Amino acid sequence: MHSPELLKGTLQTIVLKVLKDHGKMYGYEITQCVKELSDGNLLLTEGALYPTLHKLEADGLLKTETVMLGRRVRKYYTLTTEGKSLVKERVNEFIRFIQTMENVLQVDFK
Amino acid sequence: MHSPELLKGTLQTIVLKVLKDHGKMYGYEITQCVKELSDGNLLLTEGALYPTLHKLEADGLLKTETVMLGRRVRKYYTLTTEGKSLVKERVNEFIRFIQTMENVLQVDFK
DNA sequence: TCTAATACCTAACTTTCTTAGGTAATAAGA
DNA sequence: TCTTATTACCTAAGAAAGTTAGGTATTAGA
Repeated sequence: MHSPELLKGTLQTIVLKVLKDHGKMYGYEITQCVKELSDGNLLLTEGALYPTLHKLEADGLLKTETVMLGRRVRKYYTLTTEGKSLVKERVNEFIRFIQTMENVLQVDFK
Repeated sequence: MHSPELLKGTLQTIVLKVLKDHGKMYGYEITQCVKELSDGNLLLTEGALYPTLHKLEADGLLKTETVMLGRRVRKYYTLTTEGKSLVKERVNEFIRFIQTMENVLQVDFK
C-alpha cells in the first residue's frame, strides 16, 4: 500500500482516465477497478471518491445517469465532451511531472 | 510549470533527496537547486519550504548549523543518520507509486 | 439470522499546500 | 545616491484535498 499523501492531486486524474478507458461506470465500480489495476495498492476511500465525483460533475466534466436495480440505486458516470479533452491534458501533465521528478530525484523510472 | 497539486506529498521527499545528493545546504539554496534540476518547472515556495524544513528537523531527520556571513544569517541543513535511511525509503516509495500509476493510468513512462 | 458485500452519502478533522505578508542585508543599475 | 532586485530568513490565514468515522439501505451467502 502507498502513502495516501502521494495520492493527493492525482485522484481526479485517476477517475477521469479510468472513466475514459472503461466508459460508463458507477462509484463503487471505480474503486474496484482501481484496486484491480493497482494490484491492491491503491484503495480509493469513499470519503475521497464521492466528493470528487460530485465536483467533477459540478465542473461539467462528468454527467450522470441514475438507474434502479430493483430497489437499489446505481449512479453511472460518463465523461462529457469537455471531460474527454481534459483527460488527455491531465495525463500529459502527470507524465511531465514524473519526468521532472526523475530529474530532481535523480532516479530512473522504468 | 506544473500544477502545484501534484507536488503535495512529494516536497519532503524532494528536500531529503536533494540534501542527500548535495550535502550541506541552506533553504534558499535548495529552492535554486530544485529550480535548476527541474529546468524551472518546480518552483518551491518559501511558505512551503521553511515549514517543511522545520518539521523535518523536529522529526530528527535533519540537523542545522547557523552561520554568520558578515551580518547575514545562513542556516545550513544536513541529514541525520535517521534522515539518511529515510531518504531511500521515501524515494523507493515514490518509485513504487509511479509504477502503480503506470498501471492505473495505462501509460508508459520512459 | 447474521455477516459481508454492494452502493450511496456526509461531516469533522488533518495535512499540506498557496498567498500574502514581514524583516533585513547586499548587489547592481539609473 | 537612490531604488530595485536578489539573497535569506520567517509566519499566519486560508484553501484544497485527503482521512476517519460515521449514516442509510439492499442483496447474497454461510
